[in-house]
Amino acid sequence: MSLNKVQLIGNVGKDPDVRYLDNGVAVAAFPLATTDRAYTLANGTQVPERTEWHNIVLWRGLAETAEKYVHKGDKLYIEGKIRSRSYDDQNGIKRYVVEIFADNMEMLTPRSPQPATAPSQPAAAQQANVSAQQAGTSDDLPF
Amino acid sequence: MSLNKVQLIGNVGKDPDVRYLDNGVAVAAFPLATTDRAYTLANGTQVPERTEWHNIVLWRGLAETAEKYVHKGDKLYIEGKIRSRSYDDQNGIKRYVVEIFADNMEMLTPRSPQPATAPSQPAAAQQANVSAQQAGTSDDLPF
Amino acid sequence: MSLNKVQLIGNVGKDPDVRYLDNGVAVAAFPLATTDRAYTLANGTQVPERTEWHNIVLWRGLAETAEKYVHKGDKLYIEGKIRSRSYDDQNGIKRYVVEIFADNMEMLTPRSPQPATAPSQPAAAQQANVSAQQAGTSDDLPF
Amino acid sequence: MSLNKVQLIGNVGKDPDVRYLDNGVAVAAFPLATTDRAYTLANGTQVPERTEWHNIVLWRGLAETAEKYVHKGDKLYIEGKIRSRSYDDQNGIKRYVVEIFADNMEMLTPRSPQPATAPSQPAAAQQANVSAQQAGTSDDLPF
DNA sequence: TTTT
DNA sequence: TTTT
Repeated sequence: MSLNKVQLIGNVGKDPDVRYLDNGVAVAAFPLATTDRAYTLANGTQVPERTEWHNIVLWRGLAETAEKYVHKGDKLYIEGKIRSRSYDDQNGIKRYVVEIFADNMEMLTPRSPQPATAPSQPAAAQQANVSAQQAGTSDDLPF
Repeated sequence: MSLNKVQLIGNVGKDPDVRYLDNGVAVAAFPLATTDRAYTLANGTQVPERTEWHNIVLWRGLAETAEKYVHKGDKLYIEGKIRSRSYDDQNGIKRYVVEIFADNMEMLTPRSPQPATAPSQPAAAQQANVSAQQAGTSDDLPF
Repeated sequence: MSLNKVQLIGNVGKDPDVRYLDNGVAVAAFPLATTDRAYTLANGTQVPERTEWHNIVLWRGLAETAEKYVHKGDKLYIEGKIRSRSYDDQNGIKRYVVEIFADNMEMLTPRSPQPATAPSQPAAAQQANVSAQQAGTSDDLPF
Repeated sequence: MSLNKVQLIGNVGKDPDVRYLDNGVAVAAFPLATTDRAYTLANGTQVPERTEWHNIVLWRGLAETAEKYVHKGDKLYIEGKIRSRSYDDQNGIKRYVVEIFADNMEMLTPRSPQPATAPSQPAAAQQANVSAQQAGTSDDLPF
């Protein structure tokens, strides 16, 4: 009898920070920005554009996907739930943080071929490499 | 190119706190609880039930509706956006709060006739009072 | 790179129709009504209340839950996807039907004690029966 | 006490068909495709990729925006409600159609500078044109 | 065919 | 601080 659902489309603020728990479970975290457009109220007041930063947290397979394919600047669709957490900061002050635990992610930035690591390769070979890379990863791609 | 949407179904923790700005705009605030059920992980770990509290903020007509019809314990559907805000607490420490600015609300607790204020009234008169009250308010009910 | 999501809160039009496939998989179907309130356009036009009927389809565990707990008149939250399907009717005319394949369901009608099957039982015994019944089923309740 | 909400991210199948009612209200319609990825069931059954086509309908400002900026192949976020409608086809057979009445749209395909109309212009002038064009339209852009 |  |  309860629903806690968040849906975001926004841009990744930093490359994901991924770590692995002792049991091998992956956890990824990164900020995502959503921006409200500027608009004008009925009384003429100008409300400026405003950016909200969300703390995205992903687990397991989604975290591994983020590690491989999500980069700063990418546009993402994120679906998940709101979760707040408290901790004591370095001064012993209790701090609260609100995070979005994602259970679905769609990558909205078309993936483009990445530059090959060896920049001296001829263009044709680079292209071939990229294709092989894409073919090789397509099997374990969850989306 | 952006989406910031939250949808909650939960229970109201306290009667709404409503105030009116100098320009007459109403603002209502109240906590809403969503509860994840307990479950058992594949490895046998028991994850207990967990309640998340959301700071709901409503403006204008929705705030006035909340003032009239929303009460502690009610079940609500809330749709809105995540918005964070910082302020300095009484010790000058910067604090962050995350709020849900609602732009849609549906009341999921069936409204039942309320007890008349004068408990010594005969039952028939109470019933009549209640009907009048409902008829009288139905016109400005936005949902 | 795709999203197909539907969220409904509405009332069940008929008791679920549940059948079991040869492989034992349960499938439940029932209509769900959502109703838009009447409203008045800026130019004064009255737009009357309007009810939309949705064909809900559930599979496996959700279907079994529906079989046990969902009844005509109940209020439900349904989350799922839109899926269209064509078939030839009895006159050989191709017909299309749009269904909502649900992957999440929340029951918004508080479950009340059901009348005991033997109506001649004294009230106290009925109450006891009901409690036992609730305790007995709570273990396999997926929500 | 009702919710009828659809959210789609998909690709536009055809340029929008836009018409204007006698009262000047714009209505736009176009198909949008969402695609479920192929996957394998626990029992090994392969479920192939599947595309669902949605009939999107937009009104007023959104329709005018679609007329200007939405093209075949674009990726869109669409939010709206499900609405079914019946009509008699040319053979007098009653047909049903399900449409998505959109009340929010976000364009997910980055708008790129369009080719200048005079292809013989030097590149620098073309670039200047494009900038002017973007500056000129930014004021009436609702997103 | 539901509900308010 | 809610509810099941």
